[in-house]
Amino acid sequence: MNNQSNRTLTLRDVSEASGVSEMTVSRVLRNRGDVSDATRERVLAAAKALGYVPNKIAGALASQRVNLVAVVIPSMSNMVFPEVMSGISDSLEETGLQPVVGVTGYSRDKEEQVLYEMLSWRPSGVIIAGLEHSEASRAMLSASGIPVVEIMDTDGTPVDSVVGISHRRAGEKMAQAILKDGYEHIAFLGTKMSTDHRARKRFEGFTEALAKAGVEIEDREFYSGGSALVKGRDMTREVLERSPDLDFIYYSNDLIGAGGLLYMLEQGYDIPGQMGLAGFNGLNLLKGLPRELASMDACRYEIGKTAADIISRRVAEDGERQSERVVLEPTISHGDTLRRH
Amino acid sequence: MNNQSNRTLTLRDVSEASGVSEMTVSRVLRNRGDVSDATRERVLAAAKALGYVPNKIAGALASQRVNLVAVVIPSMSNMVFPEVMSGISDSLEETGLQPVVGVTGYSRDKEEQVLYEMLSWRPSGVIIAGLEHSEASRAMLSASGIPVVEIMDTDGTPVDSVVGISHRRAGEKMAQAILKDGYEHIAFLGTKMSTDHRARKRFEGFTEALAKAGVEIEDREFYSGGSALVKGRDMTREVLERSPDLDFIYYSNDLIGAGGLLYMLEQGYDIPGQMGLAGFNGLNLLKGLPRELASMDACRYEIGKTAADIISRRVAEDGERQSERVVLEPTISHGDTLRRH
DNA sequence: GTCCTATATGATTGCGGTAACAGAAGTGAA
DNA sequence: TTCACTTCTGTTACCGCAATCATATAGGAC
Repeated sequence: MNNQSNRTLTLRDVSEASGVSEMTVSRVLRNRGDVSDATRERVLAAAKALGYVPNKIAGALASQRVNLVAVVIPSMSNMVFPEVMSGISDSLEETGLQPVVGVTGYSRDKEEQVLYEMLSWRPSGVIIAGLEHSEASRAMLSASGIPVVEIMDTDGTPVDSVVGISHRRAGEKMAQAILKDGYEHIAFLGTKMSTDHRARKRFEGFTEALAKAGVEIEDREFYSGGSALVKGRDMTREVLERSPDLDFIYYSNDLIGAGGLLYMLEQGYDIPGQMGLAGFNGLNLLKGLPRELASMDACRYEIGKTAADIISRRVAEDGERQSERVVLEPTISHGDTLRRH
Repeated sequence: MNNQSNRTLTLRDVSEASGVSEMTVSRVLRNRGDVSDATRERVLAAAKALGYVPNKIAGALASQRVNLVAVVIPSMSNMVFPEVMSGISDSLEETGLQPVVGVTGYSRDKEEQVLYEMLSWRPSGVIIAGLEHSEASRAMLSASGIPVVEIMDTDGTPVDSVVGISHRRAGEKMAQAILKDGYEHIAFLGTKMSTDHRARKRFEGFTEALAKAGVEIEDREFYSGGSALVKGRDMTREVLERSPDLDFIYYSNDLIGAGGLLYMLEQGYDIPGQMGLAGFNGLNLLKGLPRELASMDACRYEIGKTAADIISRRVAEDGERQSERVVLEPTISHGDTLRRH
């Protein structure tokens, strides 16, 4: 509390204040090794009185242990990663490990930089979104010698472990559900997919499953940037003007789906009779719309939890590289915008 | 790239591979000091070939410099902090500083833990949400000797610098606008405010401004947890059943406001004639609703940007403690749910 | 009393870098 | 030629802590 000088405190200060060696102070503060109750209390009192905060930088260097887990994700603002983060935090809660987040903005170069930066802090593990990375990124990851879990997507070859869903399969599943419900004139609205590999895979799975049933997408539209709700509205209007015979629109995420839903309700469409809709992600946020949008749960929380579990297990074992592969199955929620055959 | 052993690389490895001293390698990799082009290239080639990633832990310990800025916020999933974060990231982009986020879940104890954890990494500065902290937290902050910026809220006494809006004033301003527009039978719906100090301050400012005009809140309701959109619907229904004479509802955030808006539109209310609504936060996300909800912009991006600017300036100056106080003025957006007198 | 063991504490060393200084080689002016 | 100065590279001494080993003290068995 009462440090007048601005030199920051070290173990030595606490040791002098409590009349024991630095080593004993260190032991007390880390709860490691045998220390008598009397000295323990004396040390803790001194540390508290001084307002001492240990220097983890020095500690990490000396012990060669860092309780950090690097989490590399494309964005924090789109609703899906916060939920992954809660899974990670909950899993790590009791392990002494701590997540540290880096954001890439869906750019491979940025990802490489962020990864380099994070690895230079020598974390105990890495959780990173997606399977598509630069060559250099993959090299860094495998050279790092620490457990790596790639998350969200399982369609590809991981560096080490992987936890996620198959987005191709998610697209297929949705296509099959739609067909089974009797929709035939189908459009797809989504993001520009040059960098969003998972959206692309869903799209591919979707179109291929339709193709197998002899159905072809009749219209499509891609957007980037802007408010998703507004985009959903606008794109839906345009597509419906262009292709009035549609009876189903598949949106690449729930937000633009919600925009489309609101627009169609205003226009007096009969949903889901005349027109069906579905999104992707199962956004809790959107519960409470006039109709509940059909969607597909991407198991975000569980992905985060499982990935972090793998990391902490590997850190505890401190053992051989033992890759795991966890493929979760996304489930459709029919909501109110998909007629049941 | 090709390291067969799993021992992690050090400067020494690069130095041996390139035939110069470790010091010269260090200089090359940090772009500091004079190095001839020939050796520079040799070193860079060796570092790249080995896949060397510098150890910032050692570097930070030796140089007593850490390029990290601790950012302590209550939550990442409520839409408001991601925007603050972009302001911070954008500001820090070119400074070499890097934000590291800690989340407190609106708990003082958790905040104290998170802060302790982050300070133990000896960051170059701290950006922390709110002015209400535990005694110990305040002590840690002021003892740390690094620049501290408390953000979001200016109603109180900061440890060091502060950037934000006055939430009391925001509440007052909204009350004045509502009164001016001729609404008189007013309810408030919001979060349980035991830990959300900013919501409480808005509420206080709001009620006091109404009181000054001789108007009293006729109903109120507080919630916690659950989907905000659904809560907004449910609470609005309940309040309207209980107090059918209301002509205005002030929501403590845009999401429950949107829920209420959707409900009232379904019920056929004339908005904003018969009934006005307003929220708080100016959530971009919600652009695209059938009506645009009146709201108040909390200057989130600008707060983040300004706070980070202060930190980086102070770090660069490396000078005396020079506290700043930046009070931004929130602006009402009338939207479509507030009648204009 | 002797020996052994468990408990409690201290001294030394090194983690992987960087600051600060020292030295070698080259360059131009007097 | 000599000196002063720049440019480049190396040497040494830490940074603040924890691993490791050494030491001191106390208690129990015999």
